[in-house]
Formats: sequence, C-alpha cells, structure tokens
Amino acid sequence: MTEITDKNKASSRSQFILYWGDMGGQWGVNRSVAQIHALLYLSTNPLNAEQISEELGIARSNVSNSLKELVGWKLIQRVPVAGDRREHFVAETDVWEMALLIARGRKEREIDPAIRAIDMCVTQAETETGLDPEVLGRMHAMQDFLATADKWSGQMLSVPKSNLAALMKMGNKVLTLLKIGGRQAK
Amino acid sequence: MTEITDKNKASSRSQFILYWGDMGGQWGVNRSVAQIHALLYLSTNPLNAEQISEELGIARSNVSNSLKELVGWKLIQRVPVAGDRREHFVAETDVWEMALLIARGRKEREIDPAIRAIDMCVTQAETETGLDPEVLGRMHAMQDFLATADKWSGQMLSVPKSNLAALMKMGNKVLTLLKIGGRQAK
DNA sequence: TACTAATTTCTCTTTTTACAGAAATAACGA
DNA sequence: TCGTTATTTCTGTAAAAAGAGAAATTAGTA
Repeated sequence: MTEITDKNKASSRSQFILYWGDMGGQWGVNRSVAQIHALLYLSTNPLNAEQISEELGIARSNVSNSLKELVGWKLIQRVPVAGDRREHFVAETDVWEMALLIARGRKEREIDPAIRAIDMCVTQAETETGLDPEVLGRMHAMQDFLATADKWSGQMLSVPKSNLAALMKMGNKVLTLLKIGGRQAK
Repeated sequence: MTEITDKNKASSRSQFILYWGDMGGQWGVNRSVAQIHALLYLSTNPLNAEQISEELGIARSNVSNSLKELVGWKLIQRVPVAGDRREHFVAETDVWEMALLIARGRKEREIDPAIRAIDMCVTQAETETGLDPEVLGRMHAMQDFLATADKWSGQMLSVPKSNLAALMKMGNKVLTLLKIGGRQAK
C-alpha cells in the first residue's frame, strides 16, 4: 500500500490494473484473471488470496478460481511465506518469459485442437466418394499449413528466451541475412 | 450441392464447417462468423447471403452482420456475378494470405490497444511521486517488450508471404545459421 | 480429537453476448 | 415514379459467461 500519493486520484498502478483487466477481455481471459495478474506483476512481495480480494474488490471465491487459472498458465507461482500458513503468490516478472508462457498456452488451446479437428475431416474426406477434388485440395492446404505452423511454433517455443529476444530485435534483417530476399528493412 | 453422397451421413464438408465454427469460439470470433468463413472457404463459386443463410440454417440478418465482419478482416470479398444484382462473396483461399490477414487483425485488436494503454500508464507513472522505482521499472519493461513485439510484428507482416513461408519452413535452423546460438535443431 | 483458519466447490444472480424476426432503408428496373 | 427485391438496422429473447456469497471440505494447531 502506497502512503504518499493521495488515495482519491487514480494511481498509475491502479490504472495499469484497470487497463490490463480490460485488455484481458480482448485476449480471451476474463477481467478478474487479468486484473489479478496485473496486480501480482506489479507487486514486489507475495500476496495471499485475501489481500488480492480486498485490494481489487472482487469476491474471495472468484480470486481462488482466477489464481488457479493463472497457475495453470504458469504466469504465477505459489510461494511459502515464513510464519504464515496461507498460500501466497508471485507473478513471473520477466516479460519475455511471460510472452513464452502465453504463447505456449495459446498454441495448446488454439492450434492443437484445430489440427486434431482438421485431421479428422481430411481422413473422412479422403474416403468420401463424389467430393469435388478442389474442395479436398483446400482441406489439404489448410491441413498442411496448420502442420507447418505447429511445427514451427513448437520449435520457436523451445528456444531459450534470450535467443528469441535477439531474433525479434533483428526484425526483418534476418531475411536479408538469410538471402531469402524480400524488401530491405524499411 | 453435391449429388452423389447421401444426405443423411454428415459429409466431410459439413464436418469441416462444424468444427471450424466451434473453433471460432476459441479464436475470439463467434460461431456464425467462423461457419460462414468455412463455408466460403470450401466453395468453388461465389455465394450470396441467402444461399448462406439457407445452407447453414442461420438467420438472414445474422448472415449480413457476419459477412460484414469477415469483410472487415478482409477474409472474404464481395464479387459481382453477371446477371444477378445480389451481392456475392468469395473467401481468400490462399492459407498463407489468410494467416497474414488474421495476424494483422489480431495485432490491431490486441497489441495496438495494449500499447496505447501502457503508454498512458507509464506517462502518468513518471510524473508520480512516491512510486516504488521497482514498480516503475516493471511498467517500463512491459512497455519495452510491447514496443519490440509491435515493431517486429509490423515488419514480419509487411514481408511477402512466400518469404514468410520459407522462413517458417526453416524453423529453428535460422538460429544456427545466424549464429545466435542455442540448441541445434532437435 | 476437537477447534480454527484457509481454501475450494456449489448455487444463484447479474451481466454480456449471440441470435432471430420484424421493420426500415436502399437499390434497381419497369 | 412506383413496385419489387436486396440489405441493413433495430428490438426483443435466449443462451452463455462472469462473478458473488454460502456451504462444504481440507489442512493445520492445540
């Protein structure tokens, strides 16, 4: 709890939490989850569920479920606090690590099921009589693409984060360096 | 409309539409939108709103709104059909182009607003007295990361799709080629 | 083993989103 | 200009999701 700043004016800290929570909606996680994550990200010490519940004004049960979800994403961790038997939590604070965790979660939730679904379709389509070859071709194109994207993302996500950071900071220079052409860095 | 396959058994085509629609939920677009997209993706000829409405059994108005959203993503296009004044639509069928369009849309909807929000927070935080320097540091770290990700994605999205495809098919070989180290292709 | 504190699960309410049908508007042809 | 057909906007309803509070379970302590 900050002491110096006046309580009436919204602090940048609470602004951050508010914005982050709002953003969560766009990102596919609910507001509570995103807000709790933001709060923990900006906390320099571990917090327990009740502190979170009070600070954000959301129900204790809701906090419990949201914490579970965040632990599932590995964006936060349980930590023991000496002389306190309640569970405390801290957030991953390395932004690159965070990005990797989110990307992994999204791959599991978005790409992997899509691949399973399309594989089933294509399997059936291949046994089907009277199916327009063009339609089968399009299904295959989608299947190939998803397989490529899956393999690529799997590889990228197993790369140490420092290397990924280096790669991203290079930007499209990689293309010219690799001589796979395209326009110059704009 | 296919003639040979029996109508009772679910065709792979309708399976595909069903799965795709379901997936849409995970992806942040609603089921109708995703189903219409799937239908058009598998169509070899342009379809009008009423045909879509009938085939998928969703309300005409719903189709109208969904088509508008898909046009907004540029995943489908209006095309004129000779001798028919109704609007007809075709989908982008190049899967790489599709991926680029979706990535662009997501960047606009997810990254760009996040950047605007965090910039506002950091601006305020810098003028704020009594803010823990560590907290300010974390906000800055997030801001930096988002800026880097934004710049990188902007560059990648302006690269011709054939180059992107080449890059992805290389996978993590790029890292060793660029001598930015890390483990070998696993 | 009983008591207390912490956490999770369950159920109900509120809010949001998706969707259908009706009404209104716009586009085109006679 | 009028009539017809296509399209969009509006409004109400149904379904889904989020969230709060109570109840139940679990874990730790005396």
